[in-house]
Amino acid sequence: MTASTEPRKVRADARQNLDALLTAARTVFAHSGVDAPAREIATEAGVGVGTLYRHFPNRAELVAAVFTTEIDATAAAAAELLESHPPKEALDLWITRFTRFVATKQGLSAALRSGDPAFDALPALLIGKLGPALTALLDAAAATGDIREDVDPLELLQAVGDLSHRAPSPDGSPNPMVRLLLDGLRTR
Amino acid sequence: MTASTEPRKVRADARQNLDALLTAARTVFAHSGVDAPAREIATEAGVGVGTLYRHFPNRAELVAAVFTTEIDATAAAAAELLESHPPKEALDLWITRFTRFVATKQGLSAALRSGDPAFDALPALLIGKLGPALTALLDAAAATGDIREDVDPLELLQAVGDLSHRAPSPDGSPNPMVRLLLDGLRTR
DNA sequence: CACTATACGGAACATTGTTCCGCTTAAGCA
DNA sequence: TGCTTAAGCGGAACAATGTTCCGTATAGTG
Repeated sequence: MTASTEPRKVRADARQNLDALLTAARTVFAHSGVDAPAREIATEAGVGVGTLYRHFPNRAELVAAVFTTEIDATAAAAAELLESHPPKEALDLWITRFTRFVATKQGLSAALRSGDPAFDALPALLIGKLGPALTALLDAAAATGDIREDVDPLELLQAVGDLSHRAPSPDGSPNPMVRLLLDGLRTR
Repeated sequence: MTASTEPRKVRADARQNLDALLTAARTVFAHSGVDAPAREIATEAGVGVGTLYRHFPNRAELVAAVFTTEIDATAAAAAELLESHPPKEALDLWITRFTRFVATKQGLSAALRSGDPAFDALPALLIGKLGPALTALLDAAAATGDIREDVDPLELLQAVGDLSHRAPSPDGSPNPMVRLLLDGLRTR
């Protein structure tokens, strides 16, 4: 019953172009930020813009596709950190990691905050994948009484993203304002 | 010696148009946010775009001009609050006020964070006018030992701006994340 | 009242996201 | 292997927007 809607395979060149686009996007984003013109990405991939838009409904979806892997990895790290560290420490470490992720991606933070509907896919992606991860961390840290319990994970996630536009210190610690926020989380 | 470079007065129609532009901009910004197209503002003012651009080198300068008055008022409020309240309380109240200001201006926060060089004039304006005000508040609160001393006023200002995109609660208190940040400021 | 620098309006240009469509070509079939 | 056909392609074209340019109009001055 599963083959009723599969008259043909995906064309090989289509799949190749899709890969080329993802690779090109990764390169261009790293070099020029996520605001890079669609044409630039298409050119780098050696295809026309039309091809880009057949594979992705809009630029935001392309951005989302490029970062999905890393976002998944970040989400997965939450569970690992929880196993190897005390809750509050795991939370701090994970936030630091998240901070680094956002700061590393040129313009990602700006895109997140821009409010531009063109980037709607990004918040949805982050919320969907990282929301549960952060919720687990917050719950664990709240259970030990280290932090307050009235914190909305999504708001915190958004806030940390908002504060992460400045590059983190070379030593890998989050920027001072994120640290302040984490301090505010503690029970007094 | 002061008149050597004043061969003529400013033309009356020029001054009128400038006022019309500022008024129109205020209206349009309130209605459509600071991202409103330049043409829309020019039309509302009943002038051509050329006129807009002779009075302001770019849209950011226009935005800056429109908000200058309110920014000045916000800066002035710092001194007043310091006189009528204990330092830490004054700080909290002023931050709340600043938060409300940013959140009220549709798109101001987005513009601040966008990183778009087109908006460079805005951070400069905020830093120039509000930086000293916040420094005074922080110094006073640090002197009484209520808050830590290692906080960079400019970073904090930027951070609060970053977090103020969500509308404040109806009761006028700042959003939860700003409150968390203010809590992190306290000495333990 | 004439003259001229100032100011004006809006067409024109550049950049970017996105859509459209005629042409190409890979996949399935005989 | 050669045909047929729909999936896929490239890039011209369109729309929105910031900004510049320039021929025309006019306020201020003597």
